[in-house]
Amino acid sequence: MDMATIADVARLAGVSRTAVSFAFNDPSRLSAETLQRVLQVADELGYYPNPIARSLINKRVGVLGLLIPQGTAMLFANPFFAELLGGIGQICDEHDFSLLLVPPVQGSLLRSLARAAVDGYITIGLEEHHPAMELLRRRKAPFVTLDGPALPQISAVNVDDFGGARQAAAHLIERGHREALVLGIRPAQGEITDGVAAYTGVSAARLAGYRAAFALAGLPLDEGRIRYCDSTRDGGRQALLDAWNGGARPGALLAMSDIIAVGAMDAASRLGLRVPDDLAIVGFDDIMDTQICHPALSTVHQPSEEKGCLAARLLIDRQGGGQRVEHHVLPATLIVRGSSGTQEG
Amino acid sequence: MDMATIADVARLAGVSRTAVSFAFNDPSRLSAETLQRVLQVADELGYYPNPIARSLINKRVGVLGLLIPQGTAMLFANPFFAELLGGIGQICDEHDFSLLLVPPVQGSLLRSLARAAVDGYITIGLEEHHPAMELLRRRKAPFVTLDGPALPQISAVNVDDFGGARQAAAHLIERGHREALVLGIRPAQGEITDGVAAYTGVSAARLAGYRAAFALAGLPLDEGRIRYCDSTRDGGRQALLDAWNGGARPGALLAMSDIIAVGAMDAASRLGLRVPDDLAIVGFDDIMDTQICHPALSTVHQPSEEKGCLAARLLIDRQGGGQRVEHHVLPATLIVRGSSGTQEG
DNA sequence: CTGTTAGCGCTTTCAT
DNA sequence: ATGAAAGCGCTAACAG
Repeated sequence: MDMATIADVARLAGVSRTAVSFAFNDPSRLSAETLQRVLQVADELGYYPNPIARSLINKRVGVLGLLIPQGTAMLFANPFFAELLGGIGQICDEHDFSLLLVPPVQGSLLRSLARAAVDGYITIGLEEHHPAMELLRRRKAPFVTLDGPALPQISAVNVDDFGGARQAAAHLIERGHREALVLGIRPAQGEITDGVAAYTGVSAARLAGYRAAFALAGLPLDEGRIRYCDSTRDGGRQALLDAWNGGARPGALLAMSDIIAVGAMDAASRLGLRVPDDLAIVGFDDIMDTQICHPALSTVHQPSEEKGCLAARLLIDRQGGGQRVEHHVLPATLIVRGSSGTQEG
Repeated sequence: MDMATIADVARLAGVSRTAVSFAFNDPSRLSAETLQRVLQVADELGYYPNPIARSLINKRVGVLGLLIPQGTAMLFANPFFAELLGGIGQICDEHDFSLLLVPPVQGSLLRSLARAAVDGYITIGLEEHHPAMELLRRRKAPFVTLDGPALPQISAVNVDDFGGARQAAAHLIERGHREALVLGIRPAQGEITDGVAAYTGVSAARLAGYRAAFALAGLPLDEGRIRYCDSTRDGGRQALLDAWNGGARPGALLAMSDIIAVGAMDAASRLGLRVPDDLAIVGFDDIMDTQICHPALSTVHQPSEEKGCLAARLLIDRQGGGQRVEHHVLPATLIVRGSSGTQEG
């Protein structure tokens, strides 16, 4: 990209670099003829002000960074993220921001952070003690956490994972199930220093919700019934298959994400299990696929797109000097469809 | 983001700016103690080299831009793109590139192009005479077209849209259908100057394929049976509903994308139509949902993820000075499932 | 091993 | 209305 520079245009147009700059940023300060000539030359050369040089001065790049610890592949393998990104993208479009996906570089989010030129970040599912989170705070970079911790000076957008999960489990219990296999979301690996804190955030909150419901009913939910997998279709499929091959014979399944549930439905049909009769399933997220699959998937609805919008808005508003810090916890509500039993209960 | 600068660190560490720079870029050139001291101070200040200033010199930002004329919303509303982006993202991860989504700004892709700091672009579904395409060429910016024209000096990745579509239509004809409603993909609006060229690219190629099959069978495919809509679930649903309300009573449906087909299946069930008996449907893309929905969707498989990988690789290789220009046309193959008739034919 | 110096391409006072 | 000149924060010869 051996682009012409401002100097080239200035020379060929017989004006100073200032004039060229004005032509693009404040045309009114140039005489009609000068403007015309400059633009003419610029056009011939295919010249356009170098955005990098420009940002160096403006201290603004018009880019919103999305910190995705799970990596790009996992991101696009889960439709939930598509909905989330849809919301974020919508606000970006409105405010003329571009979206930069920032996955770990060589397994390290820290490294990515060092290289990305953005005006601010939205972290997605980034845990409180992740090094990247700590760097962000130390740098005093503008950022908003999405599905993450509610930090003192940082806006956060979350959903009532605990409550939603509890409803899901309670629903199964109401339907007469006294046990369930839990298919959990394995957190992004990598830079978790504190092994103990590995299952925190969304994954932990949902598990706690399941636990609470079982506890309330005086039922156990032992560790052996909890399996973690990637939040992808393959992840869910494999997890159920593995559990089955390991001897598990669950009558009900609590999937921490819909895409896991969808994968599990695959596995179920492969195993000859009928949903919901042999295996009742409740997911989480309420992605579009829940209505397409057969039977339709019971799930916990969360306002994914709205979450994205909110987080993006919070971040972009903050640019304008708004120091308002808000911690949102959006509601999650159970939606009963066919996969958890007959509609009649 | 009032970050500390290199000068601050230099001052506090009692060294020159060069030393600080070396500490981050070529530590071996510093004595152990100096390095240690610099890093120490930098850490305290939360200092990190400003990526923008850095790129200004390196002439490299490590960012791959994705030009999306349809806008971000449409992008995430179609799972096909998720698969495509998954492929692109995979290669980006391997080469430590980030992905920047570049949708139109204020309805103009040109404006976006002016602002984005990237090392190169992948255009997605961008038509040959789109102003943005022309600017890219005039600027001699490195880019690769995906689902776009095969330009002389520019690598291109395409799929055999014509052949795939022809197979789809031929299949329907074989099944005994003598007519079909076509649900086409409405191209991104905006800066198409030449009204006549509006339906070119993927949309035109697939239509031509449908036409060819019908022509071969000596059947007509009149304009009145072609409707264009957004390539989203809502788009497909609405399109079939509109056609129906307009008096159309198709026995078969050719959807130019699977997500349109999925939407149409919604509409069909709402209209009390049974698929495939009352309405046979064949889609295009072979997204995951085709296997989830009921009945499973017959479609034309295209290697979406591979397309993404290939395009990204072509672009990134080109960075390294490789001037190899390649025009790829990947195969598209019909996959018959339940939505187009009994498996037995 | 460390510092001096000259830019990268652009914007922006401040003069003229 | 236009231009000269001083940076934005950083890197990389080139000296020492």
